[in-house]
Amino acid sequence: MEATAAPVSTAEPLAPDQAQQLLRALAEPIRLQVVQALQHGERCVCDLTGDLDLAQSKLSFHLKVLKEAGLIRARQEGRWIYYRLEPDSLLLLRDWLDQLAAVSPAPANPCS
Amino acid sequence: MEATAAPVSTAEPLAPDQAQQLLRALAEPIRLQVVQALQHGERCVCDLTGDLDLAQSKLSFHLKVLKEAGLIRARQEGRWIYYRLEPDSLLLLRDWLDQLAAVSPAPANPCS
DNA sequence: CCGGTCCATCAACCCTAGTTGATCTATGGT
DNA sequence: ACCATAGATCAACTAGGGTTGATGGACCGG
Repeated sequence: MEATAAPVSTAEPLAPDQAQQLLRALAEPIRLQVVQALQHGERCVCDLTGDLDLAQSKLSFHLKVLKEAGLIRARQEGRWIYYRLEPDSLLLLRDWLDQLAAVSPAPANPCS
Repeated sequence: MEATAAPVSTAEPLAPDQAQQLLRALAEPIRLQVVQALQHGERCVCDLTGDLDLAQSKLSFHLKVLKEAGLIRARQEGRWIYYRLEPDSLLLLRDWLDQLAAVSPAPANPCS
């Protein structure tokens, strides 16, 4: 089976399940650190373990979660694997949040 | 102690801890359902339990988490307590995500 | 007052997400 | 061919968040 990515197609409005998956992926301190570390550009795993001071196994676990959510993407080069951020997924989530904030200020119908 | 809210002041850029807290609050199916249910306006707990078919205790637990994250706000009226969405918190999180998506496409410095 | 309803809170339990250490695969250097 | 390194994967364990059922406090109607 292919674990590579949820198909977060740009411009598509982001299904509820995908939004949930993105939220869950980001709502974890280590994974958020990884995302922030990748803001400055592509990085290989061996560097990330050093940057964030994480056990290789642990980092690998979280990278998988992020990849399956479509937040990051992997590229192999020889012996090393470089991860980079997928900003589109973040922008889709941003738009989704924007819609969630669109509240109709309906008055509370009195709870008899 | 006052459990009422994290002070999500509008216009302030949202501290990392707050962003994390908002993400964690939203990254839970039931809590997301609650937020969506409140999109259409204020609602009292007794109605929400019916709408979402939840045990009162369970709903109360999740309402507390949402309230502490600053996503919802409570208003008491007689015997009932009405909850409403706090769209500002969602908009702050949206802006925060926007910044997170600002990636500098630095080339991967080759991992020697 | 008294009984009933709304809701919060608590303690005990449960379960899943995360951790840890070992193993496995693949790549590349010699 | 052999060994070293990068990284994924696995099984066993841990812990923290969510669930459940019961209790408690606040408010109201009679």
